[in-house]
Amino acid sequence: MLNAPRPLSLAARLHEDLRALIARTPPGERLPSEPQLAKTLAVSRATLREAMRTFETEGLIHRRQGVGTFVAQPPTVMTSGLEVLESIHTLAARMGMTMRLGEYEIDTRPPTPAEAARLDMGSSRNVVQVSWVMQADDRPVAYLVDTLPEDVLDPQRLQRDFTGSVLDLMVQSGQVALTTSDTTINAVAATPQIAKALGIQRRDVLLYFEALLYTREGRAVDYSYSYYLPGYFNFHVVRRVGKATP
Amino acid sequence: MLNAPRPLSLAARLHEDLRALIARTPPGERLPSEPQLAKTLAVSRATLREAMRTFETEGLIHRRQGVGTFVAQPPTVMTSGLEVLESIHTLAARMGMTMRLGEYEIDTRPPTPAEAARLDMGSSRNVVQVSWVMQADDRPVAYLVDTLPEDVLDPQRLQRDFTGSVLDLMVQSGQVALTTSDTTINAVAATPQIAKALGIQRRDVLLYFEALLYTREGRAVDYSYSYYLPGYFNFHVVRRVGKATP
DNA sequence: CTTGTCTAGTTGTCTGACAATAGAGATTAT
DNA sequence: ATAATCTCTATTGTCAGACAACTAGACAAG
Repeated sequence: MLNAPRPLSLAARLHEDLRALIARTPPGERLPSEPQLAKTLAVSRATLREAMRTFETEGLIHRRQGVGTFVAQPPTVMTSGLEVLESIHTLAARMGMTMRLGEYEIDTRPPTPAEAARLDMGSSRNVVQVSWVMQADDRPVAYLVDTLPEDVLDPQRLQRDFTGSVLDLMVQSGQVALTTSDTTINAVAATPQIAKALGIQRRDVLLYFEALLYTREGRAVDYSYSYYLPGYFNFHVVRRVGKATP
Repeated sequence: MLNAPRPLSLAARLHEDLRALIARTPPGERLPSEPQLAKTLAVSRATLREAMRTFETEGLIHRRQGVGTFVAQPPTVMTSGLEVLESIHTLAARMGMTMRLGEYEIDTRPPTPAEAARLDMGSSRNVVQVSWVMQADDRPVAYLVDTLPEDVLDPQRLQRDFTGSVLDLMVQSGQVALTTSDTTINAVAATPQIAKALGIQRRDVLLYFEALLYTREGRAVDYSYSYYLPGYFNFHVVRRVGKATP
């Protein structure tokens, strides 16, 4: 670590440690008991249990009163699921591909009324719109468009540092505290424009994501939509079984 | 509920109460302080905090030390996201549609080698395969296929009680403790067979889910794939922003 | 062989306390 | 007057120790 020290809150450290422990414990195996784990990790049992609850919510572990805590079977690979929003680079790396930035375009303009409403902004400020193609092995595999108010991310910085992920730039800049994204999933046929950009036939099948990115305070700061060539990505979600509805 | 009483654990009740409270609190508003809430809901603060942690993990609330706990902006609609696996009926009801079971077929046969491997079973037992069409307003909107070992769900019961959801039957039967499903998402073109079943054109665009259902012990007990007509469903995922990856 | 009982170990919950943090108002310096 | 600093208070974060509820397995009785 060369740069600044990371104070890294107690809870955050605990989370990392626990995640590592879970990762290296074979699925189905029992974890040490709570009092013991708390001692090992040097936290109180209450704090430990809160962290445990997180992982239980995520489906990584499973607790049974009177028996113990077990690592869930569908293993840690799952953490590469859709629940975590990460740049397409990271995603690709995980699948053993290297991603390259293809043609792209950065544009500053006034927002359309729909955009102004979606992004909680007046029409006085401009939006920056980035549209680009990602390539894997010299083949276009995704077409993405991000639209965001220019006060959220400096357009000049975008011009200078863009390498295929608006998300990474926003996180790095530290101007806004991003927390969640609400992503809608659909299937669409390629329009002539998209087909041309991706080098496929008109009406070919594409996976379509549409997302709003929210800050900690709940302000929507980025609207994006993207098209993915089927087969090149492996999007999956871990779903918890809800209550019966008879 | 005619049958057995549901004791409904303390934690479960607390979760319901809290979820309701969050749902009826306007986004951005502060919740009562923890000591006060604990008193109101008649639980200890430790227990309350564990429940809070769950909702924080789900992105429904946001806590800030020294300030308070706030309801996240992207509102309660989100709870209809993909993270929770529920029957297509419930999903449809939430969107103001009523779903009807269309043509269906129940078949018992030996598993293919691939199926036997996927479902952690020998080739001595049979699998039951159910394929069916769901209709909304007399229009086919989804085609689903579930395959599961016959010891997991009695084929005769399936014959008798099937109304469009294998999941509901499995949960009701109580034979297996289901916890999670790993669902892969893709976009595909309709094959002639599927196109006929759904009354659409060959090569039309469909959303495709493929899923394995796991029990508490990590055994895979149900393999399913399904096709959805775009536009009739609103699948979305709440994604947490991961760490920067520079 | 079946059934009931006991026991050790584990998670679930509670209580009461103190530490760390953030915001707002009061106070002081410029 | 204005800006910076201090103080106070409410809130979440963490802690320790205790008891309740539950489970699996061992063991004894029938």
